[in-house]
Amino acid sequence: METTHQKNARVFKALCDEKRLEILEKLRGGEKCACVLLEQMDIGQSGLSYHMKILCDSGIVTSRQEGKWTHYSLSESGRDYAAVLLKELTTPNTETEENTCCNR
Amino acid sequence: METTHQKNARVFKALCDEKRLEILEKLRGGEKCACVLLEQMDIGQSGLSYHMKILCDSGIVTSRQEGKWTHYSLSESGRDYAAVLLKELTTPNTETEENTCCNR
DNA sequence: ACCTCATATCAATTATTTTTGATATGACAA
DNA sequence: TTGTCATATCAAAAATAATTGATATGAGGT
Repeated sequence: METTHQKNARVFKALCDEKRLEILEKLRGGEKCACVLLEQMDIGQSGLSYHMKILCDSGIVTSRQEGKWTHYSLSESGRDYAAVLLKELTTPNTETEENTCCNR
Repeated sequence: METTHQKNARVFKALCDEKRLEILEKLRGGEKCACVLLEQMDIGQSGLSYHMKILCDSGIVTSRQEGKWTHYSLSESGRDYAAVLLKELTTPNTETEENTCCNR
């Protein structure tokens, strides 16, 4: 079974690798075919495929098939989801604070 | 030399590990001493220290020393920075789109 | 049906991260 | 200053992730 934390971690896993940030940078310029990313980057075909899978699994990128080509683009809903999640994970909640330190 | 991508990846590295998300969850309830986290979690002392370092390096968590105790809490500025960065990294820019696919 | 091309998957290797136990550091108390 | 306690750092082991080359899949074209 997958925990909530594992599921949430997957979203941000997309963003904590240099190569994937490089891919995202390119996708900011608009939808790109895998073949274009491949020729623009210093990466092999299977490596690209590996990273694209992680990016898609995070929800931040979506893919669109067109014959034998796969086109990737930034997902608006994925971005929004990640933003909401980030806020949720890092903003104090309203729960009463206690057990601040073991010595008091 | 550190690249921008490496620097940015570090921010999100905080969020892509289950244990660190568990820590953040506890910090949402307010500032916590390392000793409290230690007794509340299934983790060893050196392991906690390791994860706290990564969380602090990301900027999302800050620490405050009080005698021999270290208190950790969510950083508002760290959170804001991460939110801005997330948006920046995942939002299309206005650059003219081209080279969509190698076959056209 | 067969060939070709784009991409995915697989298996092996390599690299990086996480965990763990041991030791170091630095603050306080006696 | 000596002892104790909280935390950090280190080094080795274990676990996970990324890279690479080979093969599989599946869409067209012929």
